Amino acid sequence: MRVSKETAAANRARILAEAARLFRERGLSGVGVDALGEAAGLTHGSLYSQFGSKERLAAEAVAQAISGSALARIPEDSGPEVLPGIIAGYLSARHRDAPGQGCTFAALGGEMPRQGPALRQIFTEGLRSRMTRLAAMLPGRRRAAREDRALALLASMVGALVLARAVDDPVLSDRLLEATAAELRSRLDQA
Amino acid sequence: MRVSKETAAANRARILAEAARLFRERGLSGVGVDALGEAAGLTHGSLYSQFGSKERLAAEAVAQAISGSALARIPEDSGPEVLPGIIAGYLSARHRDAPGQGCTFAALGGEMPRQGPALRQIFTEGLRSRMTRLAAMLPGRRRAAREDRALALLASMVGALVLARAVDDPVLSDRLLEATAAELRSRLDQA
DNA sequence: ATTATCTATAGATCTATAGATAATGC
DNA sequence: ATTATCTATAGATCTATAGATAATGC
Repeated sequence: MRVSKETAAANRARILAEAARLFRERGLSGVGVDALGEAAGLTHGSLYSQFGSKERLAAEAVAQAISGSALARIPEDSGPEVLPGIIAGYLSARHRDAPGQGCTFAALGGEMPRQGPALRQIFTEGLRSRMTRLAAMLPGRRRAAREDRALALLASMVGALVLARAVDDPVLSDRLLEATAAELRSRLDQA
Repeated sequence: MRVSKETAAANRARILAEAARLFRERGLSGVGVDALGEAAGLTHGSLYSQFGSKERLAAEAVAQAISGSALARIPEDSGPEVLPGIIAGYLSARHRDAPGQGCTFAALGGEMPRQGPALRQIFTEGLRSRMTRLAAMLPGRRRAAREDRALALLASMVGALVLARAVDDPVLSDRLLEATAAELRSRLDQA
């Protein structure tokens, strides 16, 4: 049965929102079209009329996950004073325990080498855009050097989050977050 | 048809070696028992008589992958002089391009939150053992502080490798490795 | 007339098991 | 007699598509 344009658009938005969450929680290969449809209150058939394939749906959902997460919502003209807060928020137990709302690079980075070109490009451009944003907040005259430090910062944060989620021992998990945060804070103080 | 004890043991070893490589290359959920059997030159049925389940096979294969990789093969009594070489090797294009022989933490960390207790424990203890080994090479009087720096070092290396493999742009990928290596070298120099 | 959604199903693939086979090892 | 391996198959699950349905929107 057909629905109104408005309802169809709302369904599409709901599918994407649920997919952005589910993919981050269970991985791209860990969520089937059935689960995606059900989460949006539809049958899987309707996903195909909206998106054509699981891969195209995933590309849009990942784009939305990247642009909607906390790192992307930092105001463009922020200065270095926001960096300690960014690091603390990223390396928090709250972020570790809510992958469905959190960083896409940490949640899906491990699966990216085996994804199609569209998805990998979205991931890559998302990461580049975060690098640029963070580089603008770092001190230093040369842009390339600031970008390099932004990449190293991103790598530290993503690695700590991935490992903190991976390990079974909550004490070690907390320690991974705290030790990395301490290390990053001391880097900031030196600069 | 039955085979000799020696052949059966060799088959088992070959299954584990192939599994340790395939899981790192394609992920735990990306390799079926069929592919695992075929890689070892057997049918998938024989995996079940050797290991009982895919999960038990995976647990042994991951244990082998962790204990057989380069980070584990560093002599126990190494001093701080080997650290620059460890960092350079880990963050090399060669390591990035050979996930099947490389770091298990980077290759499988993202899937660990969704694995069973046996597998997660093997992963966790492997990481803890690398932490201890690296901490022994770092300067400083307090052991806890050395371990914390070892965890931050591992997080940086794992995150850089995951992202370098994930992105589509070889220039950005190289830059992730090099910028992180430079950052880690400068940390070592200060200490 | 168009189209978003549903139903039913195809075809592939995945983990696992039962039973047969055939050679080992006691 | 034991057992490592193979064959065949069960039962789930996965992506995708064809065709029907029913309401929208021209």
